[in-house]
Amino acid sequence: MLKPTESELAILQVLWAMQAATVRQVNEALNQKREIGYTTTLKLMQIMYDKGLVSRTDEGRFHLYRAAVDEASTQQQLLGILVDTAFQGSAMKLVMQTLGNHQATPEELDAIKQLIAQMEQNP
Amino acid sequence: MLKPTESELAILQVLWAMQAATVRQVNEALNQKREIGYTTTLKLMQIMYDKGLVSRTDEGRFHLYRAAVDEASTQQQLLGILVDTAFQGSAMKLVMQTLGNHQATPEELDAIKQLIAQMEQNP
DNA sequence: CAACAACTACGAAAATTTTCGTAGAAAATA
DNA sequence: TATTTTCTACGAAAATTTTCGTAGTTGTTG
Repeated sequence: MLKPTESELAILQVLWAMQAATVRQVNEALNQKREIGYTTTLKLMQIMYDKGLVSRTDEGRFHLYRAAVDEASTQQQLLGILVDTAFQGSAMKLVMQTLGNHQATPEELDAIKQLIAQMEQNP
Repeated sequence: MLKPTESELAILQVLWAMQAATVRQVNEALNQKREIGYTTTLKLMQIMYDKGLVSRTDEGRFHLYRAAVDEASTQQQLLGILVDTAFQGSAMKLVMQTLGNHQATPEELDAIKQLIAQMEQNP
């Protein structure tokens, strides 16, 4: 599976959040963060379509796009790359760093504890 | 602080592991993974020097390079970006994903539990 | 001391990614 | 129906990153 570029990832995020969206909707979402021309977004989404990162249906006048790669596996892919390129292969170093540097609610900590308990059960 | 490119990150990793190194040493380390010309590495390290990502001392005939940005803060920076661009801002989602997808030794799990216990004490 | 090897500096080509202008078709509106 | 708006397609410019060749310097070696 091909690694999405930064802009492609930004578009995927919009699609993951919205299920399906037109180029205009995606462009508007991207413009919340930073100004970007309509045809720029269009072109990117066409490229992503060619690469198979998104699918689309022809709704008469316009195209309706959906993410063709799923969120969890893309996250996993990017995590793997980051672990390799910045954490010398140690996923646990990454986990420790993240826990140390971000605020977590008690609920989140509980969820993690539960996950760890599960992992200790299944070897 | 400027985000290092992928190649720059690869060089930083070598420097973090070796403390100090010449261009040749870095190039040899990079060549373990993938063939890359000597002057390519040299040029990259010169660019990194201009950007302030590495420092160097003149050892007469050659230069001795060191990382000028530290490993932990670079990791934190990259994690922050990944959390933003792929985990919709939720660091804990990232932690859960990672825990779920990577094998962890009992010792590592203990370390994490300890860290969580600490976090629960200090609010 | 002449040939060779090991460096640095640097320009510029190549590759990749991002950006947008223009053209043309189809629908909405005046 | 003429005009304007809204869309897609697409080429190509611009920006960024990666790659390497060439030149020049200074040691090393036969």
